[in-house]
Amino acid sequence: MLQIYNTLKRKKEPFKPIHEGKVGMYVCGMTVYDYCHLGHARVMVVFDVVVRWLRSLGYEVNYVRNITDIDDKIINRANENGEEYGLLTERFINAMHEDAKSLGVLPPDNEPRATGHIDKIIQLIDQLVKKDYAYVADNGDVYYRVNKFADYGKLSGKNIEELVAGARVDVAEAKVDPLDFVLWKLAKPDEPSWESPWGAGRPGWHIECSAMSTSCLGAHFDIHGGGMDLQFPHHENEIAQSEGVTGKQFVNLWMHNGFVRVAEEKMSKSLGNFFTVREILQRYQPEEVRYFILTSHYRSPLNYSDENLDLARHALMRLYTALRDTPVEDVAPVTEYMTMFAQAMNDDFNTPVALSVLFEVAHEINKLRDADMTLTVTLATTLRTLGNSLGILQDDPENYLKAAPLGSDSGAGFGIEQIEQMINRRNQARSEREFNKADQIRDELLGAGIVLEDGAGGTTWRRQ
RNA sequence: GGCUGGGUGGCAGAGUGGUUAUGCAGCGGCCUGCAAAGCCGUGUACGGCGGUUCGAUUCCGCCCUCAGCCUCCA
Repeated sequence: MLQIYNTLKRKKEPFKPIHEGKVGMYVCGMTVYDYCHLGHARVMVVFDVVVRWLRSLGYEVNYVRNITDIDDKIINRANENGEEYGLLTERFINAMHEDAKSLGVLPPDNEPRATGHIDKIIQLIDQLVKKDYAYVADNGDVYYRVNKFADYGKLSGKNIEELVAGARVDVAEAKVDPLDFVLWKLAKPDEPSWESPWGAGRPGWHIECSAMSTSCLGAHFDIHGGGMDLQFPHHENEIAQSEGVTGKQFVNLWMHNGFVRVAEEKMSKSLGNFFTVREILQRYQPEEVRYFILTSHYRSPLNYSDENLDLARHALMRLYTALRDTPVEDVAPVTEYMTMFAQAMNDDFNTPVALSVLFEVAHEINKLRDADMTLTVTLATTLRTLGNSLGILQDDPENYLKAAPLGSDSGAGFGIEQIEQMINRRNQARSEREFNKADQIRDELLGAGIVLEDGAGGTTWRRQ
């Protein structure tokens, strides 16, 4: 039985979809004004694993991950670049798709863009205004009236009184109450805008997600996910908007993934301590990054450091080493390990424990590989099958073990043919018992990041 | 200040009211010309102080401490 932690209730609960066998899931995706950093990668990978697991449990999942393609940051960045904002967002949407693909993230079923849902946004705001959940301020912007929504704060564990007490007073704004947030912003000259009953303008960020999620999945759906930092105010505001309009529950289950940290601090644009996916992929293989993300539970912090990426690399190397020289055959995986893995995944997607099952399987392969080929093949199939649920271990082992990261100069000067020639020369020396000469060749390769392994079936090599 | 969520062995990172997480690193051994990989063996880990209990790292209270949110942020 799948148990998922629900932020709304602050506890794990058995997962039960609204419609038997079908799951609607919405995840807040990126605001596309820059390249994805590791924090964005984590969201994509975490929910990719969630979708993969739900599907393997037999659910028909409608996975929606949106793109915010209009907001202040985008407009500012476009102005800085002297670039048309649509061209800017198009560039970064393409970049995001590239990053997602390299990390093995399957495309969502639906990827709505805010600019494609302006009608729905206007319709929602209109309903909110009619129900007095929203008002037109003196400056012409439309705001949500937070104190009208009694349940405000239920997701983040805050309450209106406390928020009011701690609110920063911004006299420049036209809102009636400091907690109120903008739904529709009138356009300044030269800004992109859409016609609306309140004048030409553009939507606020929060209403975009209410509109996109409900137009893709309906007014009431199963799972809504995103980063922890979106819990308040973004998701709180989505609830206020959507439930304000419908008067009934918006989302059953809220899932929030933890942050990526750098030196005990949140990785973020504003702190400037972020690493983009493409930077990291210069030094590590995509699968290593994905594995690294899965080594901690999705709600825990993920500490970024080269040391931790190296740990991921070595762990993955162990798994691929076990898969070396194991034929891919159509046999049934070992039930015992499948069950252990399923238990871990069913316990709120406990990927660290799930990964530990893969190591048990790898260990068994290493023990049995010469003794029992049939069982070895079954175990290898088990390992590949489990890896597939997590989106890892689908590469050819030799391919993975020999591959160098994009920006790596490891092995520079040594092409594959040259490496093989050197191995031959070394083995010639070994057969003549000229071990100093043989070791010299091995050291030379090691200096270039190539490790030699003398096995029963001859000498093989891999990247360090 | 308010609200969340943490503090686990050298590092990373799960979990549990009493019995091995797992990976990396270390140590001893096997294998090897030597290595590498692998195998076998190997670690008085659970922030502090009280409480509940036959027994707590695990439950409760307090304290210390870290991170996050309360302004845009995945």
